[in-house]
Amino acid sequence: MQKMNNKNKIFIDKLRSSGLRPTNQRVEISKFLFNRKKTFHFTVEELKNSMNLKRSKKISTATFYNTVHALKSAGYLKEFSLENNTSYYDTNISSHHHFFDNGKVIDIKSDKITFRKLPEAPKGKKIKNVEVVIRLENNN
Amino acid sequence: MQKMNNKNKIFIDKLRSSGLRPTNQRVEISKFLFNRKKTFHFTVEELKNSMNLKRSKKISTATFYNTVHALKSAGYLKEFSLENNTSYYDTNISSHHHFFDNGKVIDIKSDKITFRKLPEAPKGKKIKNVEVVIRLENNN
DNA sequence: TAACTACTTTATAATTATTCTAAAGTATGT
DNA sequence: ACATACTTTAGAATAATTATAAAGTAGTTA
Ligand SMILES: [Mn+2]
Ligand SMILES: [Mn+2]
Ligand SMILES: [Zn+2]
Ligand SMILES: [Zn+2]
Repeated sequence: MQKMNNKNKIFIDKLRSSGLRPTNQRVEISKFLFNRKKTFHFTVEELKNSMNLKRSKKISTATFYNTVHALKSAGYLKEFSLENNTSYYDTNISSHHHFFDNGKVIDIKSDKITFRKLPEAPKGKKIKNVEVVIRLENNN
Repeated sequence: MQKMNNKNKIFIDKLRSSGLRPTNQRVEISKFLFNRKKTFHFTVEELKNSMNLKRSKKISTATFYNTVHALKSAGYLKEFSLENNTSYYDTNISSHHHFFDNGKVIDIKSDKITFRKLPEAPKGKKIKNVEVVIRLENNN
């Protein structure tokens, strides 16, 4: 059982309520991901490198993958793709939209985009969600 | 120089006008990709397997990758991503939208979706395109 | 047509992102 | 403290893609 300061309690509860034991590694990763003001969009490699840079005792690659997958399964992360062959993850789990600006990803709140016309789902199907990507380029 | 029947001429011209020599492999791949009524969405592995199944003399993996990249650079293919780590290509190069239905991809013509409200591009940037993904699930 | 040269194809090796394996370590219940 | 199931880890394995370099071909020129 680890040191239980109030700073960590919220993450420990979050993990516990998803059936994940609050190990040191998971708590550290959760703090890093969720203890911030703005949405965080990242790849597992980016997460690993930025966390391990500051640590004497490194967390293993497998644990980063395991934990990110567990948090995604528990509904705390969403996965998405850019046009390279790497998975990205999003700490904003609500349905929302994005600007893509040369590899940089910026959230657009759901209510900033509304539709005048949308197609019907094919028969037998229904719409799960609608997400928009606005690709940007530099002026001039 | 290869057999120049009229069936192939259009693809030979297409390749030539992009500075690509119309080799047998490139012409075959172009015919397979573009000589069809409906949009084709595919991965390089899928393309390779379905073409080579029917051929006695196989085209190499590297040539499939080289040719798909060349066609993309020439503007004849668009690349996109689903939520796995594989690149998909689209023979519909116009800006358009998609239904994603459990790995199946269906085109939505651009004019089937219109917007009531759209955010402005951040300063210094402008909008290159806006593309919508409608995720489907089964009824009930 | 023969020769020349640049471009292309190919088998194979290398790389990258990710997943798997199995042994050692840890959290939780008793 | 003990038992047990869950977790972490290093390292091997896999999948998609890219790089390498030798052999083949297309377009050009003599
Ligand atoms: Mn991958
Ligand atoms: Mn890949
Ligand atoms: Zn986001
Ligand atoms: Zn399409």
